[in-house]
Amino acid sequence: MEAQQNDDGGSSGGKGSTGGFLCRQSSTRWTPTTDQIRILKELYYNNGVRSPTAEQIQRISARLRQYGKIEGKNVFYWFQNHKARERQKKRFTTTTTTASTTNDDNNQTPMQRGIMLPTAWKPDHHQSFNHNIKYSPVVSSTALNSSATSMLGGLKFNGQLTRVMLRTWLIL
Amino acid sequence: MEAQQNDDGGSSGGKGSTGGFLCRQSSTRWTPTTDQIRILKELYYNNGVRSPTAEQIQRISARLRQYGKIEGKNVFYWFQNHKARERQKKRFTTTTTTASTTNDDNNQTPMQRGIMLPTAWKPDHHQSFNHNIKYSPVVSSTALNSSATSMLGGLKFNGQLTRVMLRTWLIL
DNA sequence: CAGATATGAATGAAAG
DNA sequence: CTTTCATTCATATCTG
Repeated sequence: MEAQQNDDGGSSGGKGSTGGFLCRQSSTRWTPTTDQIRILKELYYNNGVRSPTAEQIQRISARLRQYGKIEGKNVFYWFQNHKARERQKKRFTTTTTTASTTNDDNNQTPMQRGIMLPTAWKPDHHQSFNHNIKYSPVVSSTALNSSATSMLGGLKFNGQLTRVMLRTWLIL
Repeated sequence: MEAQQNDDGGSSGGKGSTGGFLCRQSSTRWTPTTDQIRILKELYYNNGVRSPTAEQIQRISARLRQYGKIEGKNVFYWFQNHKARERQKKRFTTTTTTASTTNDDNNQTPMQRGIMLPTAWKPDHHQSFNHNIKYSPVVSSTALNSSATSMLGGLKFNGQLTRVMLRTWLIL
């Protein structure tokens, strides 16, 4: 989307109210205040928040707003990035340790995306879909009432593309 | 921000080591060109396309291919993501007082509605508990016995042109 | 001030 | 449809 965000544009200002130093960065992107970061990390590490729901995001951003300008999406991105980067770092350090005893995290996906060893690349989510799907499972209903079928990468479908269809399509 | 990399014009074989400059896109993932994005948004906002059918995807990707390498799945994912993010953004931006099943606003342009069969249009989804909703075939008479064969390239069919087909043609 | 690093923002891909 | 993950881009911040 080109609809760039940016709160403000002009008001700016409310940085470091309590934190101390002020920085007036009146443009592009959200720069969290120290208090905001403190609370975010507290939520992350002490409360185990990783991927807050929309409702949580609203609550969190509302709470953080007293420390500076902030939007819901800033909170959303913060957790996304923080989680992703924590995992990213862990990816490079955990190589050998198979079952890493979860440190503080409560629900970390055990699987790790391998970037490290080119020899043993674990495809994302355990053997995705190599077997199982034989020939287009979608055609079963076609007999009844054949609507327009179309070809998509060699497969025939009718109507809406579902994930099964897409999956099948990707295999072939 | 659509200031993304530019078209490769048919790299096909991999990274464009041909002409040489720019295009550091050795990644495997599709990077839409600005023209492709422009058209996709046009379809999305001006034509109300949200969840294109396999047919539509086929035609859209074919059309976009002249601006750069693209596959059907890219179009599929693009609409899925664009729609999801539009909704998501609204979700943690607005208050949750809804309680009513706030459907995603499928804003169809009046033009589109006029061409479509009024009774045939199925709203895109349902919300939380929608299990596998199947989409009732909009084009009951499209190819009743034709057994497919809509070679989109030349657009040949056995039956007559339906309104949906016409609409597709007009849009694309 | 330049280069390196940290991190906000965006989005393609895919799982759930 | 919803949510998550990986990657990448852009920029603020830090460091020499």
